[in-house]
Amino acid sequence: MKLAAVDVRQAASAADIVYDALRKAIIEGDLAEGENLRQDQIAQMFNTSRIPVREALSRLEQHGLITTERYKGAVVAGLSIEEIDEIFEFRAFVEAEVMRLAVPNLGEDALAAARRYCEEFSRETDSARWGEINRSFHYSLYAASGRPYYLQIVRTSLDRIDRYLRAQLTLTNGVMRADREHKAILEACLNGDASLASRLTRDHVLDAGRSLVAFLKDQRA
Amino acid sequence: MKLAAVDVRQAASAADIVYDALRKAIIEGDLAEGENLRQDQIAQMFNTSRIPVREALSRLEQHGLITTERYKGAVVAGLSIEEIDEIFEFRAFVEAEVMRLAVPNLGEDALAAARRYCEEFSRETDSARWGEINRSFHYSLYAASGRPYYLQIVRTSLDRIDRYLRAQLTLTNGVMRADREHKAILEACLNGDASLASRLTRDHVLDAGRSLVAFLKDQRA
DNA sequence: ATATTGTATATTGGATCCAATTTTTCTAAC
DNA sequence: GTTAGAAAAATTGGATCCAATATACAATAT
Repeated sequence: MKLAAVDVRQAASAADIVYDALRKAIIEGDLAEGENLRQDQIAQMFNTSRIPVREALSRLEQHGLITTERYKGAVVAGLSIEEIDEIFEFRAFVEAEVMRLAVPNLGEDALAAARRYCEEFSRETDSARWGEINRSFHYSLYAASGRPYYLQIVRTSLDRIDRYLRAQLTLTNGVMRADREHKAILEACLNGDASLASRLTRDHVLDAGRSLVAFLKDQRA
Repeated sequence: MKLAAVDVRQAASAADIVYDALRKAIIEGDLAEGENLRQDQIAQMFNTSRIPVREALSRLEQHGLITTERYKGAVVAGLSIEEIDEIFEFRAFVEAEVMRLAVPNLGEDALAAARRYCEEFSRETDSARWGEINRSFHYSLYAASGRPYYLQIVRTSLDRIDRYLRAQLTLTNGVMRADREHKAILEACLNGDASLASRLTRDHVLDAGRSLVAFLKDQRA
């Protein structure tokens, strides 16, 4: 007998689904900072009970995306200017190192993928997609570092500030500069210049952080 | 009217209590790698239901301390040699930076506290306490960096490998070397030499990592 | 004796229910 | 009309109950 193998992988649990959806909504800024998240309301939205919702909220809290208070519920966590600044500094520090480690291992495929994302970023006019493409571009290069733990840390750090970054990219024409910097990073990778790629990555993140902080200071004043 | 301020902080929820207890037990190695954690059994130990236990397990999983599988339960996560190696490399990288940032801000109090922990580490004969004192020593210095996010990351990284480190300290006389290195780091801090303190911290962590990896390779072979 | 099938048990994820407490709304007095 | 207090509604954390499925073991066929 011969049968086509079918992937019967376990369907994700309700808690996983809720977690992923809420994480995405927060990261992309669809849930505004300070917004109240009621367990019951979310449970109804996902056609489930409060139990998996609570589990999802608990996970989000561990990652600093929400804060909860008993009898009051969960709110999307807001970050102070100082916190945002620190996270950018940290990202620049770690991502530069990841880039440095990645360059020697970059193969044809990774470089081709990075080039595609870079061009896609240039062409894209829908601001909602910039954040996603930006992530893809950088991760396609970072992956070659062979450092899954570093990347996991980078991911959770980026999760915390991505929604601010997206807003800033959209509102201040930061894409122009980001686009230029992407091209320079890609060029350094193609030339196999690890230390240049690392330095450019560091500056790329710090630049974004600086303009975002300036933007937020203005906005919040 | 004048009242003594009383800390009426919300009593920790059952889930918090279970989480803290399990985290501590895993970090300190009281729960062995691969050990099965049954929700029911834990719930009985804490005189509670499975609901808060599940929440605690979910949080632990987010931090990589356990893995869970449906219908099978949770097991204390084991790390491969490669993963342990990577986490040490990452810690060395980040902690060196934190140290560098901390030195210029170190005040009398912090230095005095660090000196006390350093001496306490030297004197302590109960191996179960080394891990705790070691953490206190380093954190008393790191705190001056004024980088709470970096420190949070350091903490979760250390959580992942602390139990291996404790075992290795105990079994291979690694305390002797650690003690020497602590004194050197403290000395550099007292002299305000940030780059030396940073380099020594990096080497301190890398050293520990190297002997641990060697120890584990031997043990697992 | 061994492999296969069926059944009982163990265990998890989720639904529903309950207790505690906060927030809101209503009522009444001024 | 405003404000203080009481009742009602809302909301969370936890307990108990139910459904789904994996594992262990007994029964059966070869």
